[in-house]
Amino acid sequence: MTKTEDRVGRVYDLVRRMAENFEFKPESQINEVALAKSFGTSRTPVREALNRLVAEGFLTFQARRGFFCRPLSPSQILSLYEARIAVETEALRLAIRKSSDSQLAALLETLRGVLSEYDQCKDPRRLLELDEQFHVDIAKGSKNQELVRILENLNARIRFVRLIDLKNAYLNDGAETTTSQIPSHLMIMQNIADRDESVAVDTIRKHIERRREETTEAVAKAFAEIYFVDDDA
Amino acid sequence: MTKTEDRVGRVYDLVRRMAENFEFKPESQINEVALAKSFGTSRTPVREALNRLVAEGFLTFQARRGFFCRPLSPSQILSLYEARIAVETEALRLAIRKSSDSQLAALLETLRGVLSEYDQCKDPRRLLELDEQFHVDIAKGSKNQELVRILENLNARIRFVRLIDLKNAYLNDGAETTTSQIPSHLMIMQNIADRDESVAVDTIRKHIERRREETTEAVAKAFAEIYFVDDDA
DNA sequence: CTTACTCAAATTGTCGACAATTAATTATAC
DNA sequence: GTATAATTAATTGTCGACAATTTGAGTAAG
Repeated sequence: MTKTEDRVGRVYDLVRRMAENFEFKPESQINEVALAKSFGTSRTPVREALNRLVAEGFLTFQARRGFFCRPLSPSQILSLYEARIAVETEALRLAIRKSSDSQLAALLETLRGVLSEYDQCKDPRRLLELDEQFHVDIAKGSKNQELVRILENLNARIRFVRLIDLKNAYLNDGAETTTSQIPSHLMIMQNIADRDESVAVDTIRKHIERRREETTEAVAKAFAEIYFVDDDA
Repeated sequence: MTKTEDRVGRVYDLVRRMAENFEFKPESQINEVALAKSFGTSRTPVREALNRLVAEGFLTFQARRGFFCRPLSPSQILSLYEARIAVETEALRLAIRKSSDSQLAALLETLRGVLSEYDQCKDPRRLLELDEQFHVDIAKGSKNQELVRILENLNARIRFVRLIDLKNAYLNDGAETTTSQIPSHLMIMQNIADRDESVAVDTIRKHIERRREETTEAVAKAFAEIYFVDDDA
């Protein structure tokens, strides 16, 4: 029974996915016993995973009250986008500054590979994955594990809203809006190839800001999505 | 006995302080039972606190092996400084952009207050606290809780090395090196008053970079400090 | 002297139990 | 009918126990 196998890791992955997708409604309390039962474990590994997720900003915690889902608000999402700009602009700057020519060429090759699939992809979920990968690959070019780590955390916390936004854009404009960002990806790559730090930073900043502007609307749609299926607000 | 009082919070604070100060030697394993015993609790709240600290980057974890102190290396510290630059430059930019004149005036007043104590402070520990506060206050001007949160995490993880560095500078140069950064603080404030984003960002970047350059040496001294007292490497 | 093996000790991972607290429900007064 | 109080139920916080695994010591072989 007690197989000293990594239950926490498993539970963590599951709860994290649930938190990412707002399967816990914003601000709602998380019931430890129900969760544990649904996983077929005791509360111990559940609580350990929950504690990790609090530290990562997916959940909040109040002593003697328990764990709660993070709030979902336009200002919160805006903050995450702003933080993304902070991390990605500096990471890009460092990537250009620190990389050798051959390293930069390798990075561009990787990015080309990502874009080639991105180009002909129809699935919003996969599209989002590829976009994230594009940005994370650039960040990895900074050779700064800390920036990468922060970026991946931010991505995970924005993911739900971005996906809603993407699905919506896809439905409305027949994949037109989504492809309209490819030029901006190509522009970033050109700036990298040119080793032009300040222009590259400016390009990626505007690129992220453009996404950020759709935020408020997307949050509203996200709320609808969350409270639609099994309702009773 | 089980008073449902916040043991995790208490334990978390204690372990965090220990991790900050590298009272666990870098890379060394953390013994849960010993820790629990020293706190007079069971392992449960200890493990919960440990899990939080892993997510915050103070510790690492390997399944079935346990919790370990984070490594201490120049490159790791460099990464944290680079991340600080990313966060603080963008936060400063946002603070200038988003604040009203009166908000900016209030911020500058706060900063003046911090500097006035900083000026005549002799204690390295307090000096560091005040410097951190100066930077965090600016970051708070961004009205972005996420950036503030990230910065505070980064600060805590750099703190030990910075303190060693500060103490050393103080001893060697009779508080001369430390005061030499005041002009740079004043310069940042002037840039804020002028609402000059790009210059302000450039000033704070250089300010942080100057500190970063002392990193490698400071890490070496930090190692000496860690392995000196109860030695046996 | 080094390497491989065996066995004992230490450590981790998980569980079920129970006290303490908070939340919900019912009852009671106004 | 609403508000307040008492009682019950649900939930959290912590503990001690025990199986599974890893670590380390001691021993034997090469």
